[in-house]
Amino acid sequence: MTTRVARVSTTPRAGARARNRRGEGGLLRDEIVAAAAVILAEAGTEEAVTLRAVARQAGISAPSIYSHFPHRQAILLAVVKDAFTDLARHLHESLGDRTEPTARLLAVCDGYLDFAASSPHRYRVMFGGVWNASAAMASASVSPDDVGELGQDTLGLIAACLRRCVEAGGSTSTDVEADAVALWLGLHGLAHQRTASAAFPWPGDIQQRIVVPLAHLVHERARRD
Amino acid sequence: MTTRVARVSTTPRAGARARNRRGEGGLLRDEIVAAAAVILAEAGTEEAVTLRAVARQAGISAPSIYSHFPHRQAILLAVVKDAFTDLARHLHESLGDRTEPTARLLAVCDGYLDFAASSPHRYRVMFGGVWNASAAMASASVSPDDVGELGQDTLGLIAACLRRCVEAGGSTSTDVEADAVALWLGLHGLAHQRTASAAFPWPGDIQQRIVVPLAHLVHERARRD
DNA sequence: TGTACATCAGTGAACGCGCGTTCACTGATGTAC
DNA sequence: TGTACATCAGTGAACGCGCGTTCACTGATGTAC
Repeated sequence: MTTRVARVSTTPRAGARARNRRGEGGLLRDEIVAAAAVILAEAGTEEAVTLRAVARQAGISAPSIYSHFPHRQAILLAVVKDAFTDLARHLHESLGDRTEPTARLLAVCDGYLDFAASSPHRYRVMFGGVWNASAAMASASVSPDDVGELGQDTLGLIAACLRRCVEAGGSTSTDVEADAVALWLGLHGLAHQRTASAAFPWPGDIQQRIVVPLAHLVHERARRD
Repeated sequence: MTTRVARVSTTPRAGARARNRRGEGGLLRDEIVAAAAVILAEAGTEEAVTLRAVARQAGISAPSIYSHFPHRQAILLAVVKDAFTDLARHLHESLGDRTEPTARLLAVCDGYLDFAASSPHRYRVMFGGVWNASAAMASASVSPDDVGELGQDTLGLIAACLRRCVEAGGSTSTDVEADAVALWLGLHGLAHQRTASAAFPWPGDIQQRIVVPLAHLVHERARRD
């Protein structure tokens, strides 16, 4: 008996996809990344995102991918980049039209944990070292540096929210930049570990127990507008 | 051109290993786990720990592994279990003969981060969801539950240290169990993310910035005996 | 003390598989004249 | 307006590879008599 998955047809599903029009070949790129994201979400491991599996999911032949990505790793890197963009957007949406500084900070933290919980496999890959592993290889489409920058966006947003708290007297932090890093790491620890062991009996207030001290919030029972 | 690694001889290195004596076949089990740990440390990814690679590293033939492990995943699970045991030992050693409660807590935190930094790849795999992925499969040698329990040991040690701090007035925590979880998650966030981006400009005092608030320590500049 | 034999610790060859990648190609579509 | 042609968006078949796993085996070693 083998652990391998049962053989699946290697050809695209019949009629799954109509060829793009001339000049619109680039559209396939997005479909490839989307297909990779689907596989990642369903299978849950980076290994499952093989070039051939992506092609099957996208309804194209495997070699077609090479028009858009130089190698397999580049697809994963693109997925991660997309994910960071999604995260930034999600965090901004989480803010809504809130204006009260502490409520804004808490909303961003909520949004962060929410993002990780709603697509746990993707979250793991974002911080799984993909861009480290492929740091040596030059990728035409997405460079590892791009990803690093995108992570900075999130950190910057947390720092900005924290700064407003300090200015409004909602936080006693004396070094916003450094405390933002600490807060982010706390959020990351919770988000990451929760994706691994959902069954663990997490204290019900674990989120506040991490956010409030790390952000040096003054009012533990902050208003949420 | 292929990304595959250059072909390596599939047979063990000549004379690399003498057969165990009768009745001592079990010794090979430990050698297999040790070989897997070496590959993990050197290659840095879980995928690199293939059954055949482990056999090569251990100087044995691939089928020999089946006398000791029912399948590939079981080897990885054994590596993770070993790693948790190592972690627990390392933390106890970090305590040394310290008696001052705050110093003990800080020493355990130091030890934790130290452990992760000294074998980053192994640390990643410990919390990488191996035992989730294989939760469904029954393994004769190591069950996923065993691993979960081992993680509890570490958490328990942190909680015990924190409790002594509270009793001695070194911490203002009012819920030691929950705050121990929060502290551990903070440590995990830092440890995990540091293994991924060593290049990131971490604030120099990031460790204290996480530990002190999460443990609700009273004296930020605690004595270290 | 000698010897037949069971047991144990492995080995070597083979299997079918899915993988990443290359190559020569095809057929639709827009464009120049 | 019609047609030859270049370009583009892909395809299909093939490659060599390392993988996990199975199977029948081998040779050393301890044990019973």
